[in-house]
Amino acid sequence: MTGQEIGSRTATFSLRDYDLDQTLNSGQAFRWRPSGEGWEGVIEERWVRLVTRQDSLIVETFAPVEDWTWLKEYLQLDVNLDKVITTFPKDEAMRAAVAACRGLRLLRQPPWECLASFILSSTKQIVQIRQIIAALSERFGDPLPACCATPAFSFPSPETLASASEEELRACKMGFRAPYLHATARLVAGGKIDLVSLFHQPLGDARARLMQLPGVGRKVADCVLLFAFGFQAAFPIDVWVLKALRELYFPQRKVQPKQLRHFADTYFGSCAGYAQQYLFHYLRVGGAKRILPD
DNA sequence: GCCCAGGTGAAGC
DNA sequence: GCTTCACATGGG
Repeated sequence: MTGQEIGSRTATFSLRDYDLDQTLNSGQAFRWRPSGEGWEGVIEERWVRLVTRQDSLIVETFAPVEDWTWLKEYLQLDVNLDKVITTFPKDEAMRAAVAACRGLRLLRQPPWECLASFILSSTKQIVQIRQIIAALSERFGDPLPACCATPAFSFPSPETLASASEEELRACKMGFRAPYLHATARLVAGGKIDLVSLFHQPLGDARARLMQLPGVGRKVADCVLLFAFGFQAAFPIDVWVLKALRELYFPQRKVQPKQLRHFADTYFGSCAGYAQQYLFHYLRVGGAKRILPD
């Protein structure tokens, strides 16, 4: 090899109907942090800086890149948001959520990082999930060359976490989630589960397989299916979405979680997971100042 | 101090 | 089948 550089350290993509701030700050990915007018983060083994200007996205990396497919895949740049939103139910709640969060997108994250992240997410606030994952990456990830003052790290591999001790994991402040992450890392590293094979399975089969892993229940499985594997029908129901469904669709009525589960699975259409993300973000950031009339 | 946080698993009816 | 509870840790 001559070492001749092919490609470029920066690239520009046209953006339409894409709100990067909301997308990177909507509780689906936990490693992005604000950097000047944009964001810094890590995709696979690359440090990345993203800045939006009008209708374009400017991407900066450390090493020259020839093929940007990995970036377009992660950010889902080719998704037509109009087509997605057209599939949503035509009700007041969805209209209000779309009006408030227009441009919010779903990412397509690396499966292991997504799985490990959501195992760590249970009964934690998003800000704390970020802290745990940052600590885990600094302690167990590989340092990555980056164009920034603060060092960047890859997300630690299942092999690395499998060979760590549970106590070392607990040092990252993950508490009772440590044995779950440790056990699941060992299963993945040992080949007991092949995450990549889930891409080719029906939703129900893939979900059942994920739920066999320690620390993975219905909610975590649905998050991974939606945010990593692209199953658009997966509809994670957490405390926020439960609250959103109750307030927006069944006000002043006693509705059991099982009924809401059925409602979620039958009402929201082919991009139900996308609709779920709009409801989640709408309720979480909208707080008291929601658009929906009461 | 108290309550809650993008839940799960195990034990008790 | 359900309902209830423990599980670490930190923020409001």
